[in-house]
Amino acid sequence: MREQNSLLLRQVAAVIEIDQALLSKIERNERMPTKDQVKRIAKFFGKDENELLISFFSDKLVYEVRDEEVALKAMQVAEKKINYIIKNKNGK
Amino acid sequence: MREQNSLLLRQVAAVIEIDQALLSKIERNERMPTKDQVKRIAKFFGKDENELLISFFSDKLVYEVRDEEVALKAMQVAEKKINYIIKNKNGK
DNA sequence: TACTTTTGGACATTAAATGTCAAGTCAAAT
DNA sequence: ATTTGACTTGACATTTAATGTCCAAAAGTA
Repeated sequence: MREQNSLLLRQVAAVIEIDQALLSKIERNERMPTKDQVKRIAKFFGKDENELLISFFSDKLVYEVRDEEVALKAMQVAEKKINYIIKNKNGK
Repeated sequence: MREQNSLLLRQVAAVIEIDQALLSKIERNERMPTKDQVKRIAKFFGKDENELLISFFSDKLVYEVRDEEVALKAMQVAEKKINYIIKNKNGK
């Protein structure tokens, strides 16, 4: 997104208030951004916040079970659990 | 599982090599065990290791996105990513 | 009551992630 | 060839979060 807008690391980093070295690493997936940083990035580029957050959190989830044999099954079970939680969120 | 076998915290904790206060908390979901502890627990009770690991990791995944609006969508996207990773694991 | 088991909470320890800085690489420009 | 600007790399510092420990309080039981 930054390159598409012909912006410099320095420029984006300044506005988003991230060290430019860190931003560089985030761009190349060497570091994970924080949730707040993701929000600021979304805002800065006029992107939908939720869209980026989904991308962000899904990356974190994948990272959590990277190189685990049971990764996929765990993910499927987790999804069911989330569904269950959402279902019972209201009525106590 | 411990109570079904009429065992005391002390007894299980000793074999598994966990502080019994910690084990108590793990039982009541106040603390997360480590992966190794899960393995030892499975072994101790003669349970299938993968089964417990799946339960363990799915809990961790859920925990990661607890009280996030986008939790479910993130989980679904994560699952797709895992599928993609598994698919391309061999070739290249 | 006396004894045992379990739990609660404060604190210590460890581990992992984020943040920072300075030096390094590379390409373009002159 | 040297300088300049953009980006990257790596070591290190800082922060954050989770795990582990200890001991006292609570709850249960004879």
